[in-house]
Amino acid sequence: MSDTGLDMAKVTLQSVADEVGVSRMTVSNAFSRPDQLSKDLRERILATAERLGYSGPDPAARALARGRTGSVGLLLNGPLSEAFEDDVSAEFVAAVADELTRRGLALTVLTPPQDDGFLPARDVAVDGALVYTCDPASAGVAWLGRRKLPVVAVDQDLGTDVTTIGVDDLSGARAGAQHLLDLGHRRIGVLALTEQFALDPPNRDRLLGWRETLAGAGVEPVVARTTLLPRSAALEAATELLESSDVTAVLCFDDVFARAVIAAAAALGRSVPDDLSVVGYDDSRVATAGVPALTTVRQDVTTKGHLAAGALADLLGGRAASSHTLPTELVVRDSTGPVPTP
Amino acid sequence: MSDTGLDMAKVTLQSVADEVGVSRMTVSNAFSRPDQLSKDLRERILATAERLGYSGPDPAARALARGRTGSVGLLLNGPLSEAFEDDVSAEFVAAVADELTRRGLALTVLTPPQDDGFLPARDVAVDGALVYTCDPASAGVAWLGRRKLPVVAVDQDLGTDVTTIGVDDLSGARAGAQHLLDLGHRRIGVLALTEQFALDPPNRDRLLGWRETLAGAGVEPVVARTTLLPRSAALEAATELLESSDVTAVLCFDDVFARAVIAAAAALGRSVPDDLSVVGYDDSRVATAGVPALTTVRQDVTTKGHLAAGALADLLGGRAASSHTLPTELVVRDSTGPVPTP
DNA sequence: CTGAAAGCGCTAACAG
DNA sequence: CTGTTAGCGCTTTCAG
Repeated sequence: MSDTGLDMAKVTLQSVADEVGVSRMTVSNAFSRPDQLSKDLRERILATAERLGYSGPDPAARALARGRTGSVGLLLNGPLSEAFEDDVSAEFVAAVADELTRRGLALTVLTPPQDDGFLPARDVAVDGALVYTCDPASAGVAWLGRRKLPVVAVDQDLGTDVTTIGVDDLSGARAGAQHLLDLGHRRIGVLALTEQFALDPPNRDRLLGWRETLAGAGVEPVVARTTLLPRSAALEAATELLESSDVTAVLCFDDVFARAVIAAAAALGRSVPDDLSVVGYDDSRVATAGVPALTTVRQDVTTKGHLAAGALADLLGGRAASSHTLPTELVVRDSTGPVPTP
Repeated sequence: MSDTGLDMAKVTLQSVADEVGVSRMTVSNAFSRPDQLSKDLRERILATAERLGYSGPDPAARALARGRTGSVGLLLNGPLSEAFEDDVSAEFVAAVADELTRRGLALTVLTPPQDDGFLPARDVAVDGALVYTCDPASAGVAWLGRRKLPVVAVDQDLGTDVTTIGVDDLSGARAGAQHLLDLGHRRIGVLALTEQFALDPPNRDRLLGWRETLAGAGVEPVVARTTLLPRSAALEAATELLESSDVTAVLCFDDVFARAVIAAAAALGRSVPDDLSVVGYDDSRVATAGVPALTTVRQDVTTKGHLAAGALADLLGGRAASSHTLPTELVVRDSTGPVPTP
């Protein structure tokens, strides 16, 4: 509807240059380096471009010529549902995107390949990538390496030469476990992710932290494992844990699992924190959204996202980027209490 | 660590060709059109490429030569936090990304510009875009049009010539309102989005549907308005609504608002559904995650995402794409009941 | 099945 | 301030 006519021949920098009667380079400068030409000429060029329906330098061509695409990848492994439908991941992604935009970069989601020939981590043009919730041995990570793209790892161990943004889950987990010990609990269960995540830093470190601290008091936890999806899995695992053991407290991989434990307890006629204490992790929205409010270990996901995006942007800008380990903090609320006296 | 040596001169199709002793084109074919050369030669080429550390055709160069980047944009307006931290949006994005991957496309988030020169909708290389939760008059939408990119609108009115995937919110809202009327309610409140979203199809149609149906029974609703963020806003608005009126039921823009109304009611000593009936919208996770389970209007967000991504992929593939209006369904649970008898 | 020619649309670098 | 010279790395014809 808004075509100037039938000149559907693609409008390029050259067409505009010809029309104005200057060289292609001058038009390029008019768009990309305003200070390189007289204000007057620039306006004349811009006006002509507008009239011709030229929408600015073609991003793909510019990417090739400049060697930068202006967008960075976010490499994810599991199904996207896991990444986007989980509050914590979603908050992370939002923070990343926010910070990237601020730095003049867009975010491209590098999904795990689903069929034959298309492998995002290999085939999509990006300047660098954030590696999040990925199996470090995955094909995606390998491709990024082959492409020699700048990479920032988040909650991942990709090697000491890779800038890494992580969380001090070891301390966080220890604090949670110590809290239960302090309350007198000695029969303690933990609800972690399945063995498949044995090497995933968050799962690994939380488990390790719990175990270390409990071991210090001579306590061997009852370990139950489950998955993020389907959501019903956690409830089942929690029910099974409560039915098959006599734990008085449970340490959970995240707040969602903690809610599942509370729900399972309720279904079994046990109330939290009177009959059972439950500790979550993350201090996500669900921690305070329900009753009782969760005792949990807080991590600052938004800062994690900002730092990760910022580090990658620094790398792309040729600046140095340093790794960070963010602190955690135990937040005591209403889901934990003294060990029940029988 | 894995460099073959000091040959840091960039490895290109040409280097590989030279090394193998064939033309550049043959190497290109080895990667992009396996059936165009002998299996034997192909393997020799691939092996040499591997040895040289060649990671396949450069995506940016390929994008320019082919005229396709292999990634599509998702244009969002508000802060990303709104898009990613809301269950419904997150589910939509996950569904979109899943379907796109299946079709051999990646997803690039086109965020609203935050500063000076960088305008994702104008500057990022994509083959097409999905327009979601955007002001139709926004600069982003205009740029996509200028670039003549194929576009699919989701829950938006971008004109009849734009493929649109939407939801029959009018019917959904009517069903919710009728449900309350059937239960005998006559003093009814509605909690919608602020005037800023007056033209946003979901907000507009839900409001319209409620009004129409209530008007049919001579009921004029008490209208309260609030925003998605900060989350506390809805609670305040709900409290205000309940305190300043004597409604016996509230129709809400979404399930999150419904939960806020229930929380506000509880704080005022009113229980749901005995003293107050509440109808949500979306049938999202929070609808069934809390107590009482919400009576709500269900929409299939995942299908919406699949359809939108599929339609855009079709457009990019030169196929026709048709618009769809997805149905809604009233789901009656425990947050609504007969009008209380004083 | 393989190769040569001709760009895709733009931008660095430097010359005028 | 403006224009020239060279590509960025790949793919599309179309010949051989």
